[in-house]
Amino acid sequence: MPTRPTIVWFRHDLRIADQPALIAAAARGPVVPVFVWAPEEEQPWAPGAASRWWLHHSLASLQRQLAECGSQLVIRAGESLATLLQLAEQLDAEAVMWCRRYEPAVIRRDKQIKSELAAAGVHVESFNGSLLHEPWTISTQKEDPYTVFTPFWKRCLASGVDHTPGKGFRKLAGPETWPASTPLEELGLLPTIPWDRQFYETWDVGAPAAEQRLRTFLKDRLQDYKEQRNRIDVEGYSKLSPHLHFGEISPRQVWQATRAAMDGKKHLQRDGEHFLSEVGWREFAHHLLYHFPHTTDKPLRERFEEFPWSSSQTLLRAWQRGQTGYPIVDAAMRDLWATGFMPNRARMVVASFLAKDLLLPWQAGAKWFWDTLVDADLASNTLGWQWTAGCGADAAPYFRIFNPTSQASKFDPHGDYIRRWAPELAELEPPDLYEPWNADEQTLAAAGVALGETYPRRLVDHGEARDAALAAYAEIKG
DNA sequence: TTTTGAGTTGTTCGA
DNA sequence: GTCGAACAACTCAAA
Repeated sequence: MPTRPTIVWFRHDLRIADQPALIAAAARGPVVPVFVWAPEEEQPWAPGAASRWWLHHSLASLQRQLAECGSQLVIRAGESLATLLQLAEQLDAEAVMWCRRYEPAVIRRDKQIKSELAAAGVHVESFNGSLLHEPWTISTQKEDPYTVFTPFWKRCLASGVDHTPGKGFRKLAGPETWPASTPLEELGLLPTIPWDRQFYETWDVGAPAAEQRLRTFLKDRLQDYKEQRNRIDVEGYSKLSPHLHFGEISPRQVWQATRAAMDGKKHLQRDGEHFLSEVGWREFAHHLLYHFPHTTDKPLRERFEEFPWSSSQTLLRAWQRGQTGYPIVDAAMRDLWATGFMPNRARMVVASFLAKDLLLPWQAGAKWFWDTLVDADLASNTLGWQWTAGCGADAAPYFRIFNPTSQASKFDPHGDYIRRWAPELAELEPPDLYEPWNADEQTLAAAGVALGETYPRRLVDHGEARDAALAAYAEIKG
């Protein structure tokens, strides 16, 4: 008599290797991998357009990986609970297993699903598949959640990391008969108008690509990472964020591979530790979102509720479309639109510009990033925006206001990034390229630039905007 | 309980 | 051109 199958509910863990729910399920007998598309259950943070694009290709990759093991992915659209109950009944499944997620709406939903499945007599188990340390395992001596990064990360390092990610599979047993699966295309994750062309040139989606990217990064870019990660014009960063978000690779795999690459290499210690601390920031973001779930919409520091934000839709639209008149800001916003990504340094520059030069609410920036980033992650996005606006945990002091011109000259020193994404300025040389409003008439004319016609005049004067921001912050102080 | 040391990412000003 | 201080106190975490 064959063993009853176990359903593995795939979510943000779209891989075969080091997938603890899959490992546990396979140890019991036949496995039925399932993905359920139910975006309304994650409202108001249902996946944005760029995330959906990624998800489509990640699911396609997971289908291929499973097929290589003689298994398949059962795809369904509809209510998660009803779908799992129906599948469990149809398959006479013994258990349902998944890896945990930490977003407030998802936690609420999963809790309910867990108890309803249990009530229906199905064994349910969930696992940690996407963090080094789950939020409830790290706390201060007073058992409060940490709200400052450095002591948080020290605590994580001191409590140790399980360095042994689980292996993948060559063969996965399945049920005697497979349930019906909705064709991936029918989920409608891909755009109907082709705004995603450059996505295909930019990304290889899926676990095999993620592992390849990690290997290449460790080999070529770990050395000098601490400095190079800040560059906007050259790819000194790992670009693993979307792979990590969708769980195509686990932080434990990243941790182990990085440690192995650093092993015995003195010159890589500093850079390797810095890279791992960036993984630590991802952990910290999840920790904060878990303990302070309201921070997706509300500032952690309450006094910021009074902040006199602007409500100008015109300014917001200009920022979104890369029409602010500040070349580094516009280049980065257009990069985001075209590729679903932006280097971290550029994210800080455009975020600071939104919150402190345009005095637009950080929530508006967070929403735009949510829709346009392929690595949009509720925890990291929330932390990043609150950090920049100065209203979050361990936030930048309010007087720390990025100067878009000096940031451009430091981190895009030849202007290559601006030239790529703002080609109408390509004939200008630094420093005019960074601040065309200061270029003389002749230079502009020779470069074919007509301010207000071929390229927008700047929306604000940074010096004045900075003073206005400081004054606004002074209003809510104390 | 009180004290103490420390805190991702910057800019500007004046010597 | 370079360097240190000021920005503004505040809050956190641990001893």
